[in-house]
Amino acid sequence: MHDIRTFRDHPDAIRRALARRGEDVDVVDEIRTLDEERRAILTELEALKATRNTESKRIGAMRDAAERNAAIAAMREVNLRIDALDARVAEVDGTLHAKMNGVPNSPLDSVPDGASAAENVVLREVGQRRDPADDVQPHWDIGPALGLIDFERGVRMSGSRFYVLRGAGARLQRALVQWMLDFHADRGYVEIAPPYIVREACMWHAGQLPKFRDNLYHDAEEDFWLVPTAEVPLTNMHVDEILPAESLPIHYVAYTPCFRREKMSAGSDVRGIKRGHQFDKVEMFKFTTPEDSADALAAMLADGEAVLAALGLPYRVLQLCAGDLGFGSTVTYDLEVWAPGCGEWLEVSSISDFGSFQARRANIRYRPEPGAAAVPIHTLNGSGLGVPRVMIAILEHYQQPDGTIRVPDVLRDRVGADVIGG
RNA sequence: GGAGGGGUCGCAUAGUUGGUCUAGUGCGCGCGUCUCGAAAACGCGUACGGGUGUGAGCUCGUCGUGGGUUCGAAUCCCACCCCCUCCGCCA
Repeated sequence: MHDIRTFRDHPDAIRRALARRGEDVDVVDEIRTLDEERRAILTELEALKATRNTESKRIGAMRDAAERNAAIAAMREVNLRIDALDARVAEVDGTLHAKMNGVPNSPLDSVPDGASAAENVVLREVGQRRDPADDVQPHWDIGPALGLIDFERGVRMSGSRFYVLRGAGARLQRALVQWMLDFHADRGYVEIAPPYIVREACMWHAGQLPKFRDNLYHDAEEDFWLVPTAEVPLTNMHVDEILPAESLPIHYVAYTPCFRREKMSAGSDVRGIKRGHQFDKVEMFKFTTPEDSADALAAMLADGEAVLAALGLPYRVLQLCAGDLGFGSTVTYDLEVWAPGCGEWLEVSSISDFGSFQARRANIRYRPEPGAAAVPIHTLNGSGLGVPRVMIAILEHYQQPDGTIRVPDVLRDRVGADVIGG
């Protein structure tokens, strides 16, 4: 959520940001009008309440019954007006907040223009992709063939977009999760094991609601929502807190399964394990001062790349254009790994600086100096990495002519083998 | 799931027959006096958000959350959340 003062003082900046994202700019004027209306009502309303407060005190001290009754009657009249204005301001407030909740974050000036993913910019490609002439089986063939992935039984249990990992397949996933957690812990992130189910309010704080309601699973009877990413519980770690300046930056890393309904991706990526309703992910997260967030983002990008480099997988770095930026992001880099069997780049990480957007929703602030006013902090998040797509890359990139899979060096101890399927 | 107790301004507490509570006190913290310096003592100050004003300031809201009763609610009523104790069940 933006600061309302930005709409008051710099409406053109928001209009320009919305235009760069390809969104309707009329909402800016709607919000400004609502804001002015709200303040106008408040001025009258609060004057009436001030009167009521002082009069009520006076009434309490009155001894003369007639005088007292007259004053009470007068206050009843005032209260009618107060009730009407209260209702009005609540209505305006509600509309105002709903509109503001729908306004995405503003791209940084450094973010390239562009309307869609087609205009994202490839910053660099790292590592050697396999020779296209190699006869690499896609993971949806080699996985079942080696007894690593069981699609049929997954679907029988839970429907489409579910699968069972088996034997070395299950172990590879567990190895990746544990190795990634340790990898980031060694680079200064504090490991967190959060709840996988959170309250609805957490979804609002993290910016999942209201926009992505259709993508979230939740309990029909109780206030339980399944996390679509560890970003949600991590964002909520410090809700309603004022952090001392010396506690920043805070770096967290967490593993969670991620639950997504994928209503918006119906029909796409249905083959294999590219896009399940449940998948494992290790997430990096940072709370920083506004001054530090740019450097923190660069460092987080380096951390994400380091995972792929350590695994020896060829990847590329994309900078998202303004039109493809996520709802809460000011700047985003995607990491894509090359899957030679699928024959495509797979997104395994999206690394973003959310600025103060989430912090304002979640009321997370810090005090620059003792005694100074508390200001919103910055939040950054990035996958480190999404596990199934990394597994796809391993099964395909490290596939050998005899159909076995070479295990990346860094995973051999945890997998307990140098080769899978041998 | 059942029974009972409880959530107050960083921490600890007072306040629950509705009205000087504009929430008291202690601790902690900050500033000051004193001192060569410090401790102690003493004095002053110490929540967050909103509206308004150039400004000092004025003002509204917040005593777990949301409603309600009332001229007036920390205090009464309802719902919900959370914590503690005991019982039951259970990985």
